[in-house]
Amino acid sequence: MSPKTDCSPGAQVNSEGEQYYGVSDDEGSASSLGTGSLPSSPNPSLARLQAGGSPADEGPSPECPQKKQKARRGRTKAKSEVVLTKQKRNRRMKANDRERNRMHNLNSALDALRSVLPTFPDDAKLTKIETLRFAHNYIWALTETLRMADHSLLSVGHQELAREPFRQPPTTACLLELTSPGSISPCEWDSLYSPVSQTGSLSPTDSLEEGRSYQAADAPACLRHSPYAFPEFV
DNA sequence: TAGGCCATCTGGTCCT
DNA sequence: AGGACCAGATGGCCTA
Repeated sequence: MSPKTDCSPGAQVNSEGEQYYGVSDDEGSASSLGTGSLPSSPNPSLARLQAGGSPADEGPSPECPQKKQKARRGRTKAKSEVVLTKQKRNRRMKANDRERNRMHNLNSALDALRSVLPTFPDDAKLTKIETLRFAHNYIWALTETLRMADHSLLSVGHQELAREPFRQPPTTACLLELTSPGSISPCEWDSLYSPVSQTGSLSPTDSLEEGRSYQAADAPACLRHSPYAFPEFV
């Protein structure tokens, strides 16, 4: 989506190509590889491929017959360099593909996370950072709610029930109900959404150090025994 | 138009 | 050696 110009890092690839082109013809190849006039491709990698062209296709310039001997020697040297550069470019393209897939997977996971977070219908899609912060605060709120529920059960005298750990993980619907806006003050609920809620009253802050201060011992039993529990709760 | 968000490329580093 | 992960750079798109 973002066609690179020749000032971008992508130009380095081209310049690498220019180097081994230069074995037989330094200046001519340099001018023949300009990327400015190339049509932009919707796929940057494709655009770069087009811009880089195929070095082996062009071959040495025959414009100077007096340098045939030199050129031949250069060609043999250039051939190995062509192979090396081709391998290099191939590795780079594969790495780019892997990186693209990796980021797509990351985005998919982020979408999955968004899908389990409660949002109001008219809410715009949470940004990545908002999603992470909201999830962090939301989890904290759920945990706190369950802890309070546990505590209230104990205090009411249902020790029998409270001693029994949940056999089933808490369903999302259950947790949503427990933490519905009705059960949390509007101010606190808002802070769940707020990207700047690390300083809010509900969240223990976004700082990892302070976040980790909420240890397994503080977690409600249902989370400690849930397969969905955090690693630190297991 | 500036700023935020995002996708992609790239080179470096670490791990297997 | 090759893959995973990461951070920086870059450019496009969108919105206030």
